[in-house]
Amino acid sequence: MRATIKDVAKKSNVSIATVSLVINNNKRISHNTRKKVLKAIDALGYQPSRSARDLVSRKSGNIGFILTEDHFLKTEPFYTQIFLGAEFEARQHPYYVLLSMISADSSQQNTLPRFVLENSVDGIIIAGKVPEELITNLDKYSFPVVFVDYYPSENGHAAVLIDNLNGGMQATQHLIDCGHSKIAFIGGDMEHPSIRDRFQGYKMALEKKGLSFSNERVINTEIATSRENGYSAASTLLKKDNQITAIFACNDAMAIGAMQYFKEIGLQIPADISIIGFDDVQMDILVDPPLTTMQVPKVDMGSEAMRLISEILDHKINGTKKILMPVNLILRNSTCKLEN
Amino acid sequence: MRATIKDVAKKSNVSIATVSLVINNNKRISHNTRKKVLKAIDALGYQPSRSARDLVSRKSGNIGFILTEDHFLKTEPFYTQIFLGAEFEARQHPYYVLLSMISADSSQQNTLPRFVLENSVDGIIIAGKVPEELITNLDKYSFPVVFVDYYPSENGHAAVLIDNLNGGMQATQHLIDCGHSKIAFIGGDMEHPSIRDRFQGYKMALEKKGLSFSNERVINTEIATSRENGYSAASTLLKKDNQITAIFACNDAMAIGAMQYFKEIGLQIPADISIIGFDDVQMDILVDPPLTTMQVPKVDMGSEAMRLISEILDHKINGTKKILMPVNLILRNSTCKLEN
DNA sequence: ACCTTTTGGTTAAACGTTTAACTAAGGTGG
DNA sequence: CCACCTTAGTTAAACGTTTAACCAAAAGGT
Repeated sequence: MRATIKDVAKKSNVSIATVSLVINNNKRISHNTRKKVLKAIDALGYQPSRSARDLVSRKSGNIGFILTEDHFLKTEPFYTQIFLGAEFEARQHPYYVLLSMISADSSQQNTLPRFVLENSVDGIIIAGKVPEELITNLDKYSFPVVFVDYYPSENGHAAVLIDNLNGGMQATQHLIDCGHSKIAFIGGDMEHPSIRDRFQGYKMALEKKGLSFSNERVINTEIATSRENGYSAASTLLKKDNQITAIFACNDAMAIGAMQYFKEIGLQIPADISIIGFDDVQMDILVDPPLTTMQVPKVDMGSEAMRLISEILDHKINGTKKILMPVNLILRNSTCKLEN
Repeated sequence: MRATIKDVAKKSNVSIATVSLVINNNKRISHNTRKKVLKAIDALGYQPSRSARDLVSRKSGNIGFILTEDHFLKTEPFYTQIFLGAEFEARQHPYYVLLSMISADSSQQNTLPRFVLENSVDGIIIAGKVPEELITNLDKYSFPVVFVDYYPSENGHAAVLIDNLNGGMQATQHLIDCGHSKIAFIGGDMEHPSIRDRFQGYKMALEKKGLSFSNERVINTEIATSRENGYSAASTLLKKDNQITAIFACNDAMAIGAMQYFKEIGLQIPADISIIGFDDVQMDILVDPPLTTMQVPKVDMGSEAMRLISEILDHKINGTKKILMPVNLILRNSTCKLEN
C-alpha cells in the first residue's frame, strides 16, 4: 500500500497539515521541521495522490491536446513535433497531456473528445486546422483554449502562430537577393490562414522591390499542400508562364513535389530554376538538391502553447494573447544566384 | 459551478447513494427511480468527477504509453498508428492515455516518465524497442505492463506482437512461388526480435522448399533499418552475389532504399529484380513501382494492447498473455514471376 | 510589566465519490 | 398471522489532500 500524507505525518511527528505545507513550500514552516518532514517523505517514498489533490483543488491536472487524425499520421513529423514540445514543457508544470485525435471530416463533428465531455481537462490546446464545428461545439464548454498553427475565423482566442507574413517576405526576399525577378508562388488551401499570410508576404516583398506581381505566376487552386499537388502545380505553372526562374512554394511538401516534376522534365535545380520551401521538415536534407527553406520552430511552438495555457489557467493573463514565432532562412542548395 | 452528485440527488429526491448506484448500473434500483435519476442527470448535464471517483477507488484512471522519441518522430507513421489504435480503444474503457516520449539513448535512462514517478497510471503500454534500463528501472514500480512490437529479453511479460516468423515465411514463400530461387535477405539491427524472426522465417521458407541458404545473400550488418541503410545494403549485396533475382527486405524503409539503388544503377524492378518489404507503410504506394509487402495491422495492435492491459487490470487474466497479430501479403508491382 | 505582533504550527472542514452496513416495507410460506 | 426473506432504498464512513480559522509561545514595543 502506498504511503499517504498520514504516514509521513506520523513518522515525522507533525500534523498532516504541516506535511502539506511543506510539500507546497509554504514559508510558515521552520527550517528544522521542513527537513524532518522531507526526510520522512524520502524514507517512505511518498508521492501525493493526484486524485485527492485534484479533488480539493477542483482541477483535473490535465491539458487536452486536439489534433486531426491525418495531421497526426502525416508522413512529416510536423504536428507530432509540436506535441512533443508541449509534452516536454508539461513536465515543468503540474499537468499531464491528454492527446485526442479527431476526424478531419467536418461532417461527423458531433463527437467531441471524451475528455471534454467528461470535463477531465483544465484547458485545451488545438493544433493545426480543425473543422469549425469542433470549435463551436467546444465553445459551449468554455474551456480555456490555445490554438497552435491555426486560427479560427472568429477572433479572441489565444494562439501560437508562425510569423508567416514575415516568413513569406523573407523567402521571397531571398530569391530577389539572388537576382530573380520572375518569381512564382505555389500555394494550396487558401482557406488556411498560414498559407494566405505566406502569400501575402510574397506579394509584399515583390511590391517593396517594385517587382511586378502577376496572377500568371501564382498557383492557388490546389486543394491540399501535399507533395502530389506540388507536382501538378509545377506542371500547370510552367504552362502558364515558362519565363519564371524561381519559385516560392508555400510549404516543403509542395516544394519537393515540384522539384520532382522539374527533374523529370529535365530542368536543373537550381541552375535552371531556384526553389524555396517553408517548414523545414526532415525530408529536406535527403532530397536532391537539399531544399532551401524557412525553418519554423515546431518543438518550441508546442512548449510555448503549453506555457501559454498554463499562464491562462493561473490567471496571469487573459485568454487572448497571441505569440508569433520567428522564422529562419535556412540556406541549402535549391536556390542560387541567377546567372545571366 | 459544475453539478455534483448532490445536485442530482436533490433534484430527483433520492440519496446520493442512489444516484451513485444508478450511475454504476446497480440492479438494486427500481426501474422508476432509475428513470427519475437519469432524467435529473440529463437535465443538469451531470458528469461524475474523475478525481473523486479515482480517490475512492484508488485508481488513477490513466494508462501510460511509452515510446522512444525517434519512434514517435519517424517519418513513417508506424508507432503513431499503434498509439492511435490504443487511444481509440481507450474510449471504450474508463481510461485516458498519457503519452510520454523517452530518449532512445540508453545512457540517460535514470529518468522515468513522470507518470510513473508520480504513480499516476494504473498500467503501462510500451511500444517499440526501448532501452533495457528503462525496463529494469520500471520493474521496481511493479506496474502491469504490456509490450507492443517488442519484447524484452527476460520473459514473463504480456505483449502484442507481429507474427514475424510467419510473415517472413510468407514473404519468402511468395518470392519462391514467383519462381525465384536466388533470394536475398536484407536485414538491420539483428538485436531486434522482430527482425530476427523475419530472418528466421526467411530461412525456414527456403529450407522447406529445399532451396539452398547462403550467407552471401544475407545482409545483417546494417545498424538501423532506415532507407539509407537499405540503399547501402543493396549495394554491398550485389557485390557479394550478383546472381540474385529477388530480395526480401526486413522492412519497407530498407526495401525503398534498396529500390532507389537499383534504379540508379539501371536495374528494372521487378523485371530484373523482385523486391518485397514488410510493414506496409504509406509510402509504399507512392514509390515506383508500388512495393509488394507484408501488411501489419498497426492500429489493431494498439487496440489489442489497450484491451490487454485493461483485462489485466480487471484481473481477468494474469500479466503474461501474448497476442500474435496475423500478417497479410499485399501484392503490388515490385515483385513478379521470374522470366527465363 | 503588559499589550501586540510574529512565528510555527494544529484542527477540522471540505472536495465528490463509492460501498458496506443498515432499515423499512412488502411479499411468502407454513 | 407470524417469522423470515426480498426489494429498494438510506446512512455514514472512507479515500487523501488543501486551507481557512484557530492557537500557543516567543519576540517586540512602550
